[in-house]
Amino acid sequence: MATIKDVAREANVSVATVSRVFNDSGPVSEETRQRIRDVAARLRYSPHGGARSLITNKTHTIGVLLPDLYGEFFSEVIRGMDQAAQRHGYHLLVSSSHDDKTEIEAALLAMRGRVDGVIAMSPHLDAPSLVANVPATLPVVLLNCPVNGESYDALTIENRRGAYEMVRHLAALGHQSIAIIGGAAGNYDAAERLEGYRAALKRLRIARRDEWEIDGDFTEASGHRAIARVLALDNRPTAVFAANDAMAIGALCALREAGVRVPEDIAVVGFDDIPLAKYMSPPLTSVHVAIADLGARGVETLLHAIESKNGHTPQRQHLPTTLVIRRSCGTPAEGERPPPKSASRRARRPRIT
Amino acid sequence: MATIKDVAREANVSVATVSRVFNDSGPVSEETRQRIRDVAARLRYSPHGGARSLITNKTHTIGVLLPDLYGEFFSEVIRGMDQAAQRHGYHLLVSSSHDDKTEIEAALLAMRGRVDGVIAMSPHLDAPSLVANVPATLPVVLLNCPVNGESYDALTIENRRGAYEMVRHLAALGHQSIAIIGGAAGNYDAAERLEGYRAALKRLRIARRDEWEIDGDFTEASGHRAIARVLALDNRPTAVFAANDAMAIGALCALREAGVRVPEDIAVVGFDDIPLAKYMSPPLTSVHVAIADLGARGVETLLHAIESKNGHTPQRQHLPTTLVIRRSCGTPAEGERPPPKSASRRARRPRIT
DNA sequence: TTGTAGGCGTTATCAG
DNA sequence: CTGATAACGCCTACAA
Repeated sequence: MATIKDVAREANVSVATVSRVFNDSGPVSEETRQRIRDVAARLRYSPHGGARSLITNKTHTIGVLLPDLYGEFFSEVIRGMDQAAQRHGYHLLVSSSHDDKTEIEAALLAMRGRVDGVIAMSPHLDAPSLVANVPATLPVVLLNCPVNGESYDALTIENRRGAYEMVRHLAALGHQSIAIIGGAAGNYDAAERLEGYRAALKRLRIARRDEWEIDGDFTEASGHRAIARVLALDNRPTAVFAANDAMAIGALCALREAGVRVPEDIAVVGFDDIPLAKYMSPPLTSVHVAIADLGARGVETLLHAIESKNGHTPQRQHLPTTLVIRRSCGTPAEGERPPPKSASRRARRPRIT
Repeated sequence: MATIKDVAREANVSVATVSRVFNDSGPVSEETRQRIRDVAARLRYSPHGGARSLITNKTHTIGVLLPDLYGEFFSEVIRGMDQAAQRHGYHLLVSSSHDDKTEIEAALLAMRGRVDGVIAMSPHLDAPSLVANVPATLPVVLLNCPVNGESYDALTIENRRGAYEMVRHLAALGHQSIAIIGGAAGNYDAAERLEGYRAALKRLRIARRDEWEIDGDFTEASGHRAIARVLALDNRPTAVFAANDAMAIGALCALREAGVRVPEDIAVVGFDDIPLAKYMSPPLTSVHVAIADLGARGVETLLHAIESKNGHTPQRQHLPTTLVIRRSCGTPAEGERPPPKSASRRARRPRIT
């Protein structure tokens, strides 16, 4: 590959001048500028990003660490991040499918010198292990991570409140026996949603039963399996709350196979409100989460931290959730039909605490 | 951040020795090795990837250029890439949502010096524009791109054959009026699937009608809209072939709302066989594509090209598709039920032409 | 077994 | 306006 030196030699100037042309830094006579551009084009020269960032100390890249995510949640969060990054001239160095802690720490180390900041999403990632593995100067934003008063920027979804309100809605519809299909063990979101469920039951004085808390792992298949367990129960619940939409969809499928009608015989609701939810049969009632927005806002927050190196006080942002009532919960949803384009995607400003 | 010099000074050795320790290159006495490790740990030193790659001329990163992809297709292809990359100690520099040519060319340039190779997926990316923008020495793999005898590695899906066989299956079931909901205009996969559809009609001597070729854009919403058009037709088709599953799902929803039964009144089939397809109501017949495999194989191919810099002869690989018959096409699918885990995901070896 | 010195491709700081 | 030259952080002969 042609380097800046080749261009300089070929154009009879110094490398400094070539550099100035490519960075619009400092004055260059129009004549030489043109000559340099020509030579560069002829030699197919383009600046070497790595070398450049070595001296500028800016990579214009942000590292993204993700767990093994499922389906549309994954694509939405990445899409949000990428678009926000692109808007600001940044790139994404992605490393996903990290399910254990050492893996993610290794990835974190490998990013040293390649990124200007990191945005990490991991239920297993606690502040102490971050502190131990991340250069103190590297800005970090935590997504959906358990944070406890540590000094990192953190974004979380209002899982607990979302679950709480969903249960309240079901109760308002008359349901007194509500089962939950939980998310992956050890998953932060899953734990919070479960807590919200339990809190609501307690508050509303609805019976809680161990056999109504069924394990899942956020996949459709696990939702499908969970229904087998539900149907085998003596005291069958009248409503099933899946901790995400994928499991709710698996559940819908299993119930249909079993000849159980939704919502007449049993209500089913989900969490996340993925784009597909409204196309289900029946359309799925869910807790809406602005997933792409979560990613975008994560990036924005990180960039803010990067730009204001000096004294940036870490923030904790909670993205609000909203109930989206469709037919699967039994509420007659008048006028509810798949809109041509998601109108409900519009972001509300998050509460910042 | 601590540099190699800091460590060297603190440990009373030269930078060369520290380097040897961190690269297992050359002999170092056990004693000093330990001392260096200790100091490095204390100083939280980790090698600066950028600087390292400047001299080794290896970034251990591969650039990924993607168009604006939808839903599960996106997440699956990235997952496949990431896992393959990780297996080989590589990272992914992702840049997505590129819908026009200049955008993608800019992204390509920006990757200069940051990646060891590029894997690009774009209907708009033709070989000439690649040649003009990519340093000749940078290995490139094209995914689902129109290639015509150029000298790049290329991977494509057997879109035409997949569509052809789907139509043949529908015909075998007795359908003589088959509509298609096409993919995004200008999209390569979409065009190929349409061709396969037309070729099959011709071959099977089934009537083709302009009003049976309805525009879509690969989104659920467009599939939903398309059905409105279908239902308004005088001569309503008995089967609808959506060019991807998302549109098929939108179509299923619209038909249900209209009170049209699937498959009794009209058959619906899709393309891609996304994980959700089997959970639809009715379970969706589709053309299975090993999406994650496409990504993984793309990475493997690229790494192969990278490793064998000298004389690597570009290959053209076609990933085969398979018909997955479920209930939405009207075939009584005995024994078909959502398996706990996708058995059909196993990859078949692609034909290499 | 260890150290010295040159260089990877750029940008930044000075002089001219 | 332009040109030397010193960094940036690291690796790698070559020498000791």
